[in-house]
Amino acid sequence: MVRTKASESERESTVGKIDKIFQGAMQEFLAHGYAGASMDRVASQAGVSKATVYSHFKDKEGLFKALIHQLATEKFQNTFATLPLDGEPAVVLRTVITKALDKMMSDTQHQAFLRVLIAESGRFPELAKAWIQDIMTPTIEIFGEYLDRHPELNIPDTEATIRIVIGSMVHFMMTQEIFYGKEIMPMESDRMVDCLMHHLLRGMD
Amino acid sequence: MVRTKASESERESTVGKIDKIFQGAMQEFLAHGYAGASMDRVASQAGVSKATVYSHFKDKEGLFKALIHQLATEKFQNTFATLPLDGEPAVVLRTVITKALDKMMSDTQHQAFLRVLIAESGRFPELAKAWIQDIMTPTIEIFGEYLDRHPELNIPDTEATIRIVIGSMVHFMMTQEIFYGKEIMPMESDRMVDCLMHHLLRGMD
DNA sequence: GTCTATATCGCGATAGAC
DNA sequence: GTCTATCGCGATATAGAC
Repeated sequence: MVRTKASESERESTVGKIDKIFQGAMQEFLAHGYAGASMDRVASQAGVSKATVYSHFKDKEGLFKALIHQLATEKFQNTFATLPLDGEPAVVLRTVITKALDKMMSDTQHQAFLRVLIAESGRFPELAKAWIQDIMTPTIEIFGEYLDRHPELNIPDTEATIRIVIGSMVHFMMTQEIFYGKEIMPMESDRMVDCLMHHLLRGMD
Repeated sequence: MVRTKASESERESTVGKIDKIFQGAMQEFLAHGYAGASMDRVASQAGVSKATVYSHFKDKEGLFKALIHQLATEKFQNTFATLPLDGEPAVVLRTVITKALDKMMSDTQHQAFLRVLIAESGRFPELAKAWIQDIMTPTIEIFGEYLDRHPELNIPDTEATIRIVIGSMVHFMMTQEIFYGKEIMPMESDRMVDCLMHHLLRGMD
């Protein structure tokens, strides 16, 4: 008989501990960055000893890379890609953009993840490249195929257009949330959405 | 007689040393972030002893805040604001956007500065807010006044439009340079500029 | 497989000579 | 004002018992 859940009893299975280590590592690395994170605190927050952490991961670098890889593939890839993409562009595009932006603006873990990814892109170029390769490229592709399927929009350069849409949204999230711009130069998300729609539907007159 | 330049002789003036400390701190903090930076290396790269560093700055935090403040106000504020803003929109806007984007894409120090500012925005919220207050807000203001002076552009929401332009450029720089996207999904800057111009001139038909 | 205890090192910050 | 030498702490990583 195989134990199915970690919370089943006092004793923990091995995979349960690994999961707890990931949870502790997430809290620690997303809060303090790579250099600022402490392996003591990772172990403490995971509820295991430090030696146990090092028995499952080679060193701090190994744990960090494994964590970022897991978060990128399992948690934070679904900002655009999982949204429904069929129907009339004027309504579908607005729905997709609104939902994606709302999610970005409210998901503080996603924000912390991006912050750490940017911060450590110099020390860990592979992680940055993996984000481009596995997250950004497919998102642009899926979005681009939709736009190409709707030539009535008369978009001259679909890829540049998508980059403008995504870039505007990411930068808006950064200024308002990460840089605390909402306290200094507040602005409703709807205005960004309206302005982006205005751009996307430009050729339909 | 007052010594005018630091390189004048072997002995250094006090202000010369402070300047060297700032140079060392810039190299160190922009390369390793706040937590990853070492005060020993700051002193070493500045060519002074660690005690000298601490005689001019209270502690690591004080040096970091002073550095970021100096860089923000003296070095990296002039991406948009110093460009000439008068003349026919179709040519002026293209010139300004092209020059600003080229500068962002080639200035690796500016990129490192933004990376550190994002990374430490959680630990040092005042620095992030100062960036918004002293750099972003005036930029939007100046750009916005120009757009408002040209109602023939028929822009429905000038501030949202400016945020889209700036956000697209910053995000393009981040993906291509900081995330190494130029190696994986290369794209000419001109295509972004063309697409943004297409958006800005939308209402002039 | 997991723990406690420890080795070793580099860090931020300072004391005291000059 | 600047230096050398050092203190005390917390960091990563491991040894060895169970």
